[in-house]
Amino acid sequence: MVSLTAPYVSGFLAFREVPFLLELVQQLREKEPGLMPQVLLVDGNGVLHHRGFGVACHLGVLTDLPCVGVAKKLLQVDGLENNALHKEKIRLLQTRGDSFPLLGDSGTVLGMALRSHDRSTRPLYISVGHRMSLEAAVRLTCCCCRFRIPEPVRQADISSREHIRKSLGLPGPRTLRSPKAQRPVACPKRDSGESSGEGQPPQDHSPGPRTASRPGSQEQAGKDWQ
DNA sequence: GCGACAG
DNA sequence: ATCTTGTCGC
Repeated sequence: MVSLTAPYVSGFLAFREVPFLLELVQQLREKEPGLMPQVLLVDGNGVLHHRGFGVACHLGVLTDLPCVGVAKKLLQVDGLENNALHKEKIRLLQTRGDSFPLLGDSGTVLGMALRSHDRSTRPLYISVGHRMSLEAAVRLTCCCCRFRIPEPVRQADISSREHIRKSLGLPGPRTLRSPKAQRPVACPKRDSGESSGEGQPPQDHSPGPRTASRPGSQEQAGKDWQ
């Protein structure tokens, strides 16, 4: 379990989550090197970013692993906008694998909008993180999609939420809600001493980091994305 | 008040 | 992200 300290600030996601993701990769490197993924699917953006360096780039550089940015919403950067024209392009994505480039005002292709599943209207926003072409990133991501969200990301999401649910009291079987009551407020347990402790302003404890990795296949199987 | 707002 | 409400498909 990790306790996040930095707040979420749009454009600075990496500063919140990368330290923990990096720690996980390093633990893997030392304890289970055989499980080291060949590539990371990162929940967030790569070069599709205000400063061209989102969490997927950040983590990629620090781990030297190939990384793909997989975002669920369009980050409006370099003139990119979720406007009528953009929505129309989305509408033209008809089947799984269909995509269109995200071309910024600067003339740079910052990423691709990808229809990841036949029955999924909303696209994923794929961008290069580290050491992989945009085309390979899109193909790889699509190959991982049983549903809209790539399975590694989705499974990480599911299991982390389950862990949280077991840790801090369960929302439980459907209680009829009064229009007000709601919110045990996240109280992650910390048994280890919080050394620097007390005078701190309200710290943030929102849900956890979510970077999914795809453990490398044992052999040469399934490299459709290359 | 209005639009933005990766997670 | 979280929360609500509503719709659709299994």
